[in-house]
Amino acid sequence: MANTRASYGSSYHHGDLKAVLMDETARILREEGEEALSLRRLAATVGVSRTAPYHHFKNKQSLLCAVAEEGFVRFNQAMKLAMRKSRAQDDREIMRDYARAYVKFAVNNREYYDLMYGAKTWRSDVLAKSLAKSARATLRGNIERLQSWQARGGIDASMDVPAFAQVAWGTLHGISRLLIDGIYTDSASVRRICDNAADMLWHRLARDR
Amino acid sequence: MANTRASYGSSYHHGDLKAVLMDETARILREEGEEALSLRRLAATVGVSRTAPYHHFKNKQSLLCAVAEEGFVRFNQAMKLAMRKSRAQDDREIMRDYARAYVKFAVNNREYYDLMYGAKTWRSDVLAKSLAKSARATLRGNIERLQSWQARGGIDASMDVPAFAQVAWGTLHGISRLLIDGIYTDSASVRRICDNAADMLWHRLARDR
DNA sequence: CCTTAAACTAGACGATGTCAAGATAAGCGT
DNA sequence: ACGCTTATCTTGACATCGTCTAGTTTAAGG
Repeated sequence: MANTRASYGSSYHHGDLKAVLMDETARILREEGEEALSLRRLAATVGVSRTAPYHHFKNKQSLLCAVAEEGFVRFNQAMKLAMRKSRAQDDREIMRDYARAYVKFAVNNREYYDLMYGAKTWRSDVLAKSLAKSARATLRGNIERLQSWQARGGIDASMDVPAFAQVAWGTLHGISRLLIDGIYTDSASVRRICDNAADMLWHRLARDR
Repeated sequence: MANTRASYGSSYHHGDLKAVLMDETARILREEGEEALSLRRLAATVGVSRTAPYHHFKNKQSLLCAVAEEGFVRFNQAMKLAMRKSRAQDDREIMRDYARAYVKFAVNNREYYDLMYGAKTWRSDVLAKSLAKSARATLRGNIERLQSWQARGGIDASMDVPAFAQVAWGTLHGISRLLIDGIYTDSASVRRICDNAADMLWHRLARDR
């Protein structure tokens, strides 16, 4: 609410509309869900006419893609921070911390996560290029980290690292989705699920050592 | 197209409208995507007035929930058939066949899978009851099968079977979603990914034997 | 055959995404 | 200081959508 037009004075030019629209979009998505998001209502909430957003985003999908990209930035920050703060002593604990951080981000930032990996986002070719770059850079980074680890002898040489990375991503993504969408019956034990997944992934890597 | 009103004669009463609406909904979702589905267009395609569907479904969400439930029926059929046809000799191959069948169904029936595990489906309390029953019966069945296997000594007694089942589900669900939504860079090697996932799950079970 | 209820239709309303045309004002070169 | 350019914002308009209300048609049962 701090970022409505009023707080910028009632000038004709808003001054910061693009950023405000993106924040307000995320807020509505989190607090009221996807169905409740309409450009008209968004514009009204922000204190601007219904077509004003079109001067900053080609259309609704464009706005959502921009928010998704913001999500990738936040995700990378959150993961970097979590791994820096991690007190893990060995690879197994690192894996656990990684899994916990991933799922925690997804659950606590579902409004971004939904957009980051939503079908609509990836099918629209509006921002697909820049967005796919962000997303795939993350995966590629993980693969490379694993491969260098493999080169140093930490992982068996016969391991199909790219396939493993895809499976690992799938596992964390799937758990996150089932949690976010409220499909798990018992979502109280998020930590137990995460640790189980992390241990499984770690055992997969360590199996041949 | 075979099931339009014309093929039933131009009688005032359609005769089979409910089923036709559900099939046509699935067809539109598959061939044109979620955004392209509107009740009005659906009704027109089927050769009926725009408000006719409301005599069979409370609203749009209700129709989608019904289609989702049909999806669960098809999923269970497909999995049962796949496991009956499986020529797997040991547990590891059984796991592989299961993983392949799961992901194959999801990818080949994305219009159903999207609805079965879509956020909108699970948040609307329209059919949530009957639907949650279908979905959770599947998971519970898996857990019970694993637990009886554990009781027979096939799985280490210290294994947290419910947590494992949730992780396994998450893994297959996540891989399916990343494939369906076109997020994996390289989706050519679906089989390689599935087998990797299945082996990982199997090792997790077999680890302590 | 007549009644009742199920199945269907037409009309209307408010909400939505977005286009076209015009208004405002901020910033810049002169 | 002044006018021009251009980014930014507004109003009006249109087609489309979900769904409510009120009426119409027909199948079925006593």
